[in-house]
Amino acid sequence: MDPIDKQEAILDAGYHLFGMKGFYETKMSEIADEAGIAKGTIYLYFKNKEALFTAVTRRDCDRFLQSARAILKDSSMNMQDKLIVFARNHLTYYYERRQHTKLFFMTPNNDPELIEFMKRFLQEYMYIVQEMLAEGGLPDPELYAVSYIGILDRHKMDIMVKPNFGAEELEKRVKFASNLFINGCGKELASSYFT
Amino acid sequence: MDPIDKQEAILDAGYHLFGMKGFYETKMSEIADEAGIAKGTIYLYFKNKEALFTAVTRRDCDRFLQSARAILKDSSMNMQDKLIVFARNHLTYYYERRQHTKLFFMTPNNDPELIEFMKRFLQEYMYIVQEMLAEGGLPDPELYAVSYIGILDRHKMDIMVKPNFGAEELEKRVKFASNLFINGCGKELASSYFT
Amino acid sequence: MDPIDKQEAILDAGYHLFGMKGFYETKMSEIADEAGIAKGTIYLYFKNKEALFTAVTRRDCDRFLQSARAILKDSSMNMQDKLIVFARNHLTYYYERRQHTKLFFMTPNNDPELIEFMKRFLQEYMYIVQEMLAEGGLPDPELYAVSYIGILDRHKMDIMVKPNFGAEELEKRVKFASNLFINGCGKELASSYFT
Amino acid sequence: MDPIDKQEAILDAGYHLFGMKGFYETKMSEIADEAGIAKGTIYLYFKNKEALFTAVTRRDCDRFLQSARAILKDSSMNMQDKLIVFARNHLTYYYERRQHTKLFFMTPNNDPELIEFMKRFLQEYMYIVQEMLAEGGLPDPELYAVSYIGILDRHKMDIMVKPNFGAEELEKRVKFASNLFINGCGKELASSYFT
DNA sequence: TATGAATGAGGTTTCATTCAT
DNA sequence: GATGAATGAAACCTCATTCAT
Repeated sequence: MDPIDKQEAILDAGYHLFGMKGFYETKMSEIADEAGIAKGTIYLYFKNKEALFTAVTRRDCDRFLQSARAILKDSSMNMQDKLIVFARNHLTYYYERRQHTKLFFMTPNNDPELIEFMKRFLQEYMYIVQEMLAEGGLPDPELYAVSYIGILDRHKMDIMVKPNFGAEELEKRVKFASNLFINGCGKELASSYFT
Repeated sequence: MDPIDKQEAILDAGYHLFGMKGFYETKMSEIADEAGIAKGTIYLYFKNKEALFTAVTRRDCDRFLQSARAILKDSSMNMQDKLIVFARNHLTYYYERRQHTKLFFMTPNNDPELIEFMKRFLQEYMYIVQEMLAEGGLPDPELYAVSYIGILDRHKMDIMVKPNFGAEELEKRVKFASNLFINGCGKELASSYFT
Repeated sequence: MDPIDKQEAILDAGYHLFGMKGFYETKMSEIADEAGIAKGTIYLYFKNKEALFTAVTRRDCDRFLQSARAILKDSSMNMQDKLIVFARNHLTYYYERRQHTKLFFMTPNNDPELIEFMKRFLQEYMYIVQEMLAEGGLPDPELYAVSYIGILDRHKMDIMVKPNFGAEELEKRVKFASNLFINGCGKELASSYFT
Repeated sequence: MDPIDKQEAILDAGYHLFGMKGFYETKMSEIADEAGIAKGTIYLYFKNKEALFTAVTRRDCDRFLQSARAILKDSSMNMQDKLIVFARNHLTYYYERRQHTKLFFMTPNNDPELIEFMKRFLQEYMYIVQEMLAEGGLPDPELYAVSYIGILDRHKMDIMVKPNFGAEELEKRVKFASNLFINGCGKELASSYFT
């Protein structure tokens, strides 16, 4: 097997197993088995278990960032459309990974490199939204960006937790989130206030 | 020592260490040391490590829920005030626990009892917001509730990650979050759009 | 409760549990529970777990020896009858205890006092048979005694192992064992040899 | 070291230590030390302590059964000779193992696989004697077989308990046991009765 | 480069025993 | 005498990592 392919096989297996069972409950031997190689071989490609986990996470997060950047750069959309597409991308990404939730929650506890990476990733993702919003001239774009991601992330939770969360529900949430972000709930609230 | 006190001492030590280092990186012997008792004594109060973690989590979450419920029931405030007080309560809670973030992220991976509890906790917390909003007659109060919690939770992340996040910054976020939730960012966006 | 009664209650519980599950698989706390007393109380009556086991064994073995001695001393029987009654006593004793076999097999491994006691018990029991046989003027009565006990003990194994070993089967073995001991199997063998 | 050799080394060490001190008083680390390997290595060859004990027992019992079967199949001997050779084999076997008595008495209490194996072993051994006797046309060969084994087993006890039991004493017992089994003690008894 | 047998540190849990009340 | 909460030694077993082949 090509060394690149072998590395990919290990990352694939790591993604699958870490994602299903979490870092601590996944054994290196299981990853080797699933990748179809010997245990020792993993150590030719990754320094240790933490490094493998970080690599798995990095690969996944990088893809995620790229998909988000593509939206930002697309000049054919106006702000509102971008927000919708961005939301759809965000939720779809996790929707497709809903069987691998442990990758985001059950991570090694004390690996500085991973912590550093995750910090940068969150920031990077936030920058993308921030820039998108800054184009619209929003003051405090950082706080807005953080908030929008927060809304989406919480709907993501429902995807991961609710067993029969489907594609239509996802689309409903996309519309809901972007609409709330732009218009707030004040009008609905106000109208009912006075009846 | 009173048995109740001893149980509390164990929970305190567990809260501190699990919160600092996460479930897997915390040893029962460390908890015993910090609680000032013998290792075996923990097992008189908790069946095993998972049960202790669950108890620690439960105690903390229950307090959190109570504080949130108190806001809901306070009839002296209007909706907007409630949203602000709720946001302040949420962020302050995590602000005070910013040294113990691992309690929320680094949990045991496969304990069904804990998973069940966390699910119920998240739902319970969502219900509180939902009811608060339902009083205002919002349609789809669940989606609004989820979204508001999402906004707050993401700002919470900044509290946990940014080393010099202070009390004023917290208050700023409180105002920002509640305002965004009610009014959206559309007006700011619109006004700048046309300049 | 009378101290004597309490001691008996502990011995009874020990006999039951050690006999059912063996020395190592029986917990002192279980014995205390079954005896209806506190764990610590056992140590007022017995130095430690081994001593309790030894006491349980001793009590049981002493009763056994007494029943055997009674047969020896009974002058109303001839040798053959004594052998039969002795065999019946032996098998009946274990038959009644067939739920408590672990008392004889699963004993503590390295307690010198128990080892010494068991040695003496076996010898004592052997002496009784030896004397019985010596009255009949047998040469080498020790070897005969050992052999007779051996026959009975192996039939005892069947009692303990075979789930539906009943009273009639027991009586059959009694007759069989004593008859074999006196007459051997040579005649049966011989007769068939020549047919 | 060859894997087979390593497995044998573990079995040898297990045989020695289990036999000297019994199952519960033997530590896995001691077995590893004696086998000259690391603790964890044992678990590559045996699932757990019980499985190792069972394997040790099985190996020993199998050899024993083979030696007994060889006698049964030897057509050059008549019945009486076979009984003598069988007795010698039985006692010699335990004579050679007189330092390892705990293997037969101090076994794990609740391992179903071991219990099942021992049951089958006892039965198998009994069958061999039974067939041997059945060739002579004895009725009830099972009871006779059980009895003969019982006689031998009790003499075995003396081997294990008496420190200066030697080879001549063993041979004396062999002759004694086979003779008693064939002829009984009735004649000696009778003759002395009337003198 | 690839292997997988071997390692051994390390953690959870049990339970006989103690001793303050 | 009686209690039972507390102790802490001790042992099994796991699994990330190494290294001879």
